[in-house]
Amino acid sequence: MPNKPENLTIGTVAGMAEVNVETIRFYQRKGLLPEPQRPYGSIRRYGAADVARVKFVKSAQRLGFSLEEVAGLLSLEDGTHCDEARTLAEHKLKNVREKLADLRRIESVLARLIKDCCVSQGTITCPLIAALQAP
Amino acid sequence: MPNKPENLTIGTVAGMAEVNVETIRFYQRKGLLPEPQRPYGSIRRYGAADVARVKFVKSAQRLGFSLEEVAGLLSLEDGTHCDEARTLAEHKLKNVREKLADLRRIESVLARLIKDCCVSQGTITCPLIAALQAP
DNA sequence: CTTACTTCCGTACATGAGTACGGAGTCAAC
DNA sequence: GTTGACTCCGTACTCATGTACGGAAGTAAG
Ligand SMILES: [Zn+2]
Ligand SMILES: [Zn+2]
Ligand SMILES: [Zn+2]
Ligand SMILES: [Zn+2]
Repeated sequence: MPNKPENLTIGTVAGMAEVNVETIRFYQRKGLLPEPQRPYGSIRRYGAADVARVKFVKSAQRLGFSLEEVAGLLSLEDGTHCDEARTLAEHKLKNVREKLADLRRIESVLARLIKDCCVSQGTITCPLIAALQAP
Repeated sequence: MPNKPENLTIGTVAGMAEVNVETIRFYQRKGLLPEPQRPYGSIRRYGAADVARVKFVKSAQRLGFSLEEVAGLLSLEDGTHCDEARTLAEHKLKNVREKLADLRRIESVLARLIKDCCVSQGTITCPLIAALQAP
């Protein structure tokens, strides 16, 4: 069992990063993950850095970065392009804050809708659509 | 030029909603937009409500709803299925609150990353990148 | 050594959300 | 009443992000 770092098989990496083996291969094809050497034969061996990188891709994805953007982030990895990385993150943050504002509006509308629903039996149309379109 | 509401052609609607004509047709096929009648011949005529609906779809999409979910939201509109509408709305609200929680988490991560980035000039690697790799 | 599990590789399929295309038919303006 | 733009319709293609498949070859346990 090659659980010593730097001797991991693709399956182990996939397990540790909690992704499909095919996803690892897919990321390699996309250039998001380097294809490591095959020290002992014809099977690639990976290290902790590879696991970390896959996890990084997944984290960045959860932050709303597309794979292409993640590739951009990774190309800045050397730390000599701090300002560019920062700019990317700032754009994303702006983005996220806009979505937050919109979602809060939706939340209050939905909550009110539920509260009002069936309370006033007279209403015929749902106010949700109109409320969403309003601002 | 049929710019009087209720006499819009598909191209006008697309222009007003800022989408492709094909997108209108696509939404019709998906049941997100009703196919209106052809009052004067063999060309459909749309109204302001159609423009509004397309815009609504786009807004909801920007909030992270899939087209299928948007269809669900739209089904609340008629108000004639109070129980079902209410159930759906409650489900949506739960959904929205989860999305809100996610987004808030993302927001704070991003904000912290940006704040830490480049603060310590001596560092060789950007803490933004490093921080993303950490968890 | 045999057996069972992995890897490897290329290719195909899946899904969501459109976009593009080609050959009609239709409308309105000149 | 012809021309040029628009519409209609079906089908096919695109792009992102993976997943699945099939067969050959490698590897580890017993
Ligand atoms: Zn640079
Ligand atoms: Zn109700
Ligand atoms: Zn019903
Ligand atoms: Zn930095």
